[in-house]
Amino acid sequence: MDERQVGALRFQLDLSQPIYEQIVEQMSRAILRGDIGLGEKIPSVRELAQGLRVTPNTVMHAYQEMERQGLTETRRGQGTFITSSRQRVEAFRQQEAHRVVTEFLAKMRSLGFTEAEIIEQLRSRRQEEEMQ
Amino acid sequence: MDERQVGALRFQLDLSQPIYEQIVEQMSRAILRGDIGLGEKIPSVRELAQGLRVTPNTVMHAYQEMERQGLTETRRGQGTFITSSRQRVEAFRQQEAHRVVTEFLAKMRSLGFTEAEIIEQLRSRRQEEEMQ
Amino acid sequence: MDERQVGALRFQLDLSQPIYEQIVEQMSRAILRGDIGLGEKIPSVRELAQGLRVTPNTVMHAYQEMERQGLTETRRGQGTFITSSRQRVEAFRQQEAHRVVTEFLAKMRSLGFTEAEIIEQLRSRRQEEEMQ
Amino acid sequence: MDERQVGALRFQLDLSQPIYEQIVEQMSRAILRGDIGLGEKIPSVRELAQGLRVTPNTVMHAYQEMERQGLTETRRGQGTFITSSRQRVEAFRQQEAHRVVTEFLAKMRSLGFTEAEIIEQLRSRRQEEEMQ
DNA sequence: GTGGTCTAGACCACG
DNA sequence: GTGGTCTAGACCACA
Repeated sequence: MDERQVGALRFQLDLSQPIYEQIVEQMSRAILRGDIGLGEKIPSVRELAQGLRVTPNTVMHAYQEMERQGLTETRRGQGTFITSSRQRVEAFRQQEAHRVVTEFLAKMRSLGFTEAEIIEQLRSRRQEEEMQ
Repeated sequence: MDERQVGALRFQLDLSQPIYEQIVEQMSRAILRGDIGLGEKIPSVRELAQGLRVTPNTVMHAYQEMERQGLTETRRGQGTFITSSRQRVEAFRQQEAHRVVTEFLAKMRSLGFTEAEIIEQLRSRRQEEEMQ
Repeated sequence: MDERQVGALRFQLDLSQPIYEQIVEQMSRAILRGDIGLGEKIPSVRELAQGLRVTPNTVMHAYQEMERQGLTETRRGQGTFITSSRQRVEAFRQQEAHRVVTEFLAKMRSLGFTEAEIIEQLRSRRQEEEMQ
Repeated sequence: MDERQVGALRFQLDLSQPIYEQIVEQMSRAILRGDIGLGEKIPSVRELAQGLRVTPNTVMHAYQEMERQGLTETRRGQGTFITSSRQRVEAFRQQEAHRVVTEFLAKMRSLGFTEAEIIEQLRSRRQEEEMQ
């Protein structure tokens, strides 16, 4: 796990998981947090690849994934930009949350937990973490 | 995604994830639900393979994974059996819950949700479902 | 793990390991301990199989293994007998001990333990066990 | 039993035991001896398979086993690496020693040796070897 | 009949 | 190029 800065963006890459997924996730988070503004240009594939010391191939893969999710747009000859539609970003956030919650509930139920127990698990976990 | 029945067990397999992982997951749930009792025999490698229309190799991979997790015991020449230790099954359940909760919290946080919002999402989802 | 008595012999069989090996081991031990005298007849394949509730096949396998090691002799139409040569039994014991010690030393050395450390490991294990 | 060299590593394989287990055992020893340093890359699955003249599948099996024991980490697209944690390697060493000692004591006891005799056997063996 | 190992060769995900 | 999954089919150990 090491940390690298490229422009205003900070990345933590862990080589034991797919790098392109980590780029997508951390870039998306930066957008949702507002670290990159709507409509702003993000680093070019080559630039980011160099900054992260990964192959351009990997960055390209990540950018294609983000475009597929409607978070970015590429303009030929100009580069890649965050979508300028706040609505689209918010839609992405809600859609992802919905998917993640659905998946979580399904898994916990299949392990035999009731709704009350699921919420209890979350609460107790939160306390554990706070104590650290 | 298609559904297949083998003895008292129902499996839903799709090709977007490793088949052996789906077998492990669905068989584990069946055990946790009590569809198969402690100490009981599960279908033989060949039998399940034929029922699911996959190679015995794939089922074997799944069964070995379950044995590593302490859920089953194999007796050469006799078959594969659910562990008779209720404690081990419960340990598995807790371990899985921990893993699932960790993954869920990480994903929700990376989407920018706070702890309070996460619990709120779960509550509102629960109400939606109750209204259906 | 359950225990069964056949004539003067007591067996503890654990289904997670090869049964025929357990029969060989426990029968050999009984011979070395003198629970069965030199030249004595041991139960017939069928008799032992019935007593242990395993298939005659398995007992046959065990008996062949013991004969291969020179511990028993079969006399057509009369049954299977412990060798009457004390020398042969003792030779077996020494030969086995030699093999086991050699194997043990090789493994421990390959794990990087020196002779002194190996003996130390044995001593400390002995203390652990005594405390239980 | 034949011997094969792959890079700096030497392997002795025989067909009387599972090949993948022999790979795990011999590779582990090489790590414990320091023949491969912490964090270093080990031969790729295909490379080792070719060198040992076995199928990549068999080598893969061995590598996955080592990963489960915490000895290695795999990075898709990059290769398999020894863990960089000295602690994990040491934990593995202790765990293996425990297993080997347990097995040894069980075998010697079943041959009718007492603790004192077992240690005596080791000592006398040591003297024999020193005289050679 | 049971589980377990191995081969040969395909196809995928990732860098 | 790397690791990972899957198929098809052989052969072994054990009951």
